[in-house]
Amino acid sequence: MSQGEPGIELDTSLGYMLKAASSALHSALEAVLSPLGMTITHYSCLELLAQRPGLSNSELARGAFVTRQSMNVLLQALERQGLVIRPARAPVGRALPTELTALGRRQLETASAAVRRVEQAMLADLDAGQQDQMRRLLTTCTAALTRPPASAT
Amino acid sequence: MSQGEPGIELDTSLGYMLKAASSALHSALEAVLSPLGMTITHYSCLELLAQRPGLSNSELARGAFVTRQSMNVLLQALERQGLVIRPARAPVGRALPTELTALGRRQLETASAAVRRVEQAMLADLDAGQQDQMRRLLTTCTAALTRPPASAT
DNA sequence: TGACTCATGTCAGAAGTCTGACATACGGTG
DNA sequence: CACCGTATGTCAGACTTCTGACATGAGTCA
Repeated sequence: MSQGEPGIELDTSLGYMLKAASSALHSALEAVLSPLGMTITHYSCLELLAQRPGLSNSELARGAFVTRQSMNVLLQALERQGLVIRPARAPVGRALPTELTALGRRQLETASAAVRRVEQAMLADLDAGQQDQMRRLLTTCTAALTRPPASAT
Repeated sequence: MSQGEPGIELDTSLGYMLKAASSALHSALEAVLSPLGMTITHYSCLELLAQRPGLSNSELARGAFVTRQSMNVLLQALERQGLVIRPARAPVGRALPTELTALGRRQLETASAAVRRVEQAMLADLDAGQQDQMRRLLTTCTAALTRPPASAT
């Protein structure tokens, strides 16, 4: 492999390592949530609503990193199951503020505990300082990627 | 929100921030790859083959973080398009060693340059030391998540 | 040798998410 | 006021990936 310039060194590529970590987290979450009959997006939606009651479909979608169309499908299912409620008419604009029901809150409790355990397992080998460092690094990367591509002028 | 213990503080949850960063990377990659007519998994497969020629379907799947069934679907398409080749019969066992064709290598070149630019943009605000720190942190997290759940004995 | 275990390749069906499209509601500007 | 751009909710169809299942080949061990 002493070629001129391989596209990206997989073993040291931070993009690849970020994907690897995220994938591992995804699998671990799926492993604990699927026995509860929930998907990760399903859980994310409930958790978002618990912390920020009244979020709209579009806001939930952004918070769970899916399109608003996908979130809409999910919300309709959650509504049918009685886990969330939305007003029939928008109080202002078109946004429908969503709320957790008691049943939704109860289902979230179990899931949230499981997710917390996964996160703690992930961070088991990092002290508080390292965790803080990681927060800063991830924030910086996310910001850099979100930032407009810097036109070539 | 002065409840006892909300499931997870979204703004400081490393799990959530990891997902956010990964999602931002995913979007940025999609933005540069889709004009080239490639998906991220499509690119990942080609990149893996460039660096590790002869990988089997299952090995590619693990490297691209998808199931071997998904990778199989993709490989058949790539084979039809003449980007990769696989022997008709396995030289040993069942594993079919896959190779990049000249066409595949050429397509990869363009994509790889674009991906490299995205990764550099992501890391624009981090010096070498911080990037190294980030590698260590991500590796530690991935290892902790992959590690067996530590039975409760 | 025969039985068992494990990894692999592949097919089929199901589930989740995405893109495209349309209608509605708010805000700014002529 | 009328127009336009933006944001939202929603429906429909397509795509990607997943889970489930089966058969093949290699290695281990009695």
